[in-house]
Amino acid sequence: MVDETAKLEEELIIRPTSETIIWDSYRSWIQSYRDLPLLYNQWANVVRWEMRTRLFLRTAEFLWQEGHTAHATAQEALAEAQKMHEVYTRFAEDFMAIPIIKGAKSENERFAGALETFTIEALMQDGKALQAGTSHFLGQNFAKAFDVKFASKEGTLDYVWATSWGVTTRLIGALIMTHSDDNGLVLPPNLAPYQVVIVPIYKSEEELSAISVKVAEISKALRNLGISVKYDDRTTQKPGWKFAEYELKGVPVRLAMGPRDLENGTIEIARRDTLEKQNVSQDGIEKFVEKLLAEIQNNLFDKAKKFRDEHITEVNSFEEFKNVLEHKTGFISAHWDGTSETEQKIKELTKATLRCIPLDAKEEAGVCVLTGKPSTKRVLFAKAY
RNA sequence: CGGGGUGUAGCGUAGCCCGGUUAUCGCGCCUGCUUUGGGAGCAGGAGGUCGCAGGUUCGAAUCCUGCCACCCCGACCA
Repeated sequence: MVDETAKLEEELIIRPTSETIIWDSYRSWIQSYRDLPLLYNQWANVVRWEMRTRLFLRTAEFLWQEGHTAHATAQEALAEAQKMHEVYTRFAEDFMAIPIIKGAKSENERFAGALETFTIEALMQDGKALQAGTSHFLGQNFAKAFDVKFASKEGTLDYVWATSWGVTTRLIGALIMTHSDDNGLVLPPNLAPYQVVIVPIYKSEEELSAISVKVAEISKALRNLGISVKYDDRTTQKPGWKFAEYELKGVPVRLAMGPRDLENGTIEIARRDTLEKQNVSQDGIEKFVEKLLAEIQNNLFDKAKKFRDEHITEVNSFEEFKNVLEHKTGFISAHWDGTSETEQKIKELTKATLRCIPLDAKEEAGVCVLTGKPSTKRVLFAKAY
């Protein structure tokens, strides 16, 4: 029950959904096809009524990026929505090393007012799915609601075609839940603020000075290759402590240099993803690190993708559906009769939602796992955040 | 919002059922010495409105009442 008399300690002023502001403005900005296309992006904090919050993944307030575009044709708007779908996919996969399933939402799960909602779906290490970003083809719905028309080249008056798209701070949660382990955060090199940390191991001041000279050379060579480096020569913490600390913080590569290395011209190199260590020559260390960073980036993605792929299970009966959902978790690839009623029923019975209709789903004759009605392709179900 | 649980030093906690010396232990912190290639060892030391407000009692961390905060589960969702 809503308590209508309840007051917040601090007043909070909430705006309506961005589309209302954007399209109210677009009405006064758009008269002709010459005014199109329009693209506006904004970063904004939004507030949601959440009964139950979950750190990073579902907070009552979060920061997001939202883009709003207006176009003269349906094809152009659709192409824009698809382009942003791909942009988000590339960011997630190439920078965050999070494997993505590109798909379309069912009518049920679509953004209100959208003709098509494209989604990037990820799978967390606990087997739950996460909607990591969406791009909507809005058709003319908002233009009609806000009466935004334009004069075409041909002299006709028509409603404007639209898209909107966004990603949020939820991506940080996705990053953590995709790669991290019991030792802490694991950051992909392409995003890590520090890609390399260097830790000196020494007994005396003289040793530290000698190591620092060597480290300065190596740091410079690394920076010349565009690699970000931190040299932690604090005397207040010991090497072992620093090792654990930077693992916790997820720094991809750690170099350690001690008296032994000074003598032998070597350096110890450790990678965060596998926790493996080896001793290598200081000669050409910058190239070695550069290669290793790329390898770690790829390895993180491959590892996550392997896990994800192993957790996409094809099922052909509802019994199997429930069994996989409960014991194996992850995505369930199943035939569905295409109706909202069936989707709703499955949700009620299993708490799994239809995550998406994969864009690359192959045509395959089958029958719906729940109703037995005919189906032409498999879709993905999962429990989701 | 419904159900369950927890608030004790910077952090993690014991004690609470069954009220009674100076509130337990670990980590962290400070000092000294020894150490330094995976979160050091020993010795000494500092640190507390027991979530808040009332009440019961000779006496409350402990019992009672109210409030606040946080966590977990549910429904909801980027």
